[in-house]
Amino acid sequence: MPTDQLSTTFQALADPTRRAILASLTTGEKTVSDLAEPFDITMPAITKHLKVLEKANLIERTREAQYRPCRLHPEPLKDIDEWISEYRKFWEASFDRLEDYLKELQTKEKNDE
Amino acid sequence: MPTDQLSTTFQALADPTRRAILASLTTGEKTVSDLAEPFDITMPAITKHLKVLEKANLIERTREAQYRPCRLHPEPLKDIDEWISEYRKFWEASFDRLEDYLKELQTKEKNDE
DNA sequence: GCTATAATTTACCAATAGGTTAAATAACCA
DNA sequence: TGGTTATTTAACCTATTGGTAAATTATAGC
Repeated sequence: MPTDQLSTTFQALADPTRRAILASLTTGEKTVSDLAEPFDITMPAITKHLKVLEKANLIERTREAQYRPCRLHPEPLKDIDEWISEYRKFWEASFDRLEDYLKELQTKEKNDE
Repeated sequence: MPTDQLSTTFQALADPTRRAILASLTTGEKTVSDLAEPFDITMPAITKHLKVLEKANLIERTREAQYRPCRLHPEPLKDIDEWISEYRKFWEASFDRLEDYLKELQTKEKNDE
């Protein structure tokens, strides 16, 4: 429940229903009912998920007659991408060590022949 | 509280103390006391944060005398990076072009019906 | 064996998260 | 006007989170 932007974004993404909603919005604007359709939970639960996404600034909402269409607002994902990019070298480094290890194994095998 | 791996990782990252702990581990292995030092919270709170990070597989722990050194295990971040990369095209497009893109997608969908 | 340090476990607390049902609001349609 | 559909709000419940203080375990050094 920390209030900083990055924590709010990570928190919003830490739920499979909310990630599925975002994925659904990648194909265009959707109404709440559209978004709710694939899930086995009630409308109020969907409304709550949408509020979390809206507060995290990951979706935008408008009004059209009795509908409240949602669309993707991907900008906060950029901040996460930047945060995570600081760590990219660490998992790439682990991969390099694995390659070294595999090469070493192959060399040993050849010596054993 | 969902149990899928991606949710667990996002959840673990949704706290500034835990992200600071990970950042601290980028400069090498640290003891629990080392990690606790910058924060104004008690040791048990740090222990809990470390458990969250360990369950999310973001750190590894060993034993050395009375110390329990921690080190970074960055692999789960790779999964997040892959998840987020699906959204990169959405924030890379300018706001106007994003709208165009979504409209175009919807048009295509209609044509496919 | 005694004492100090490192870290965890236990028991507790308040706030939040994610869900529910039932009621309320908003806009369309006839 | 009244009825139907879309969505939200209110009230509630349970489990989890992030924190605490106090007690416990593990190890080192004398």
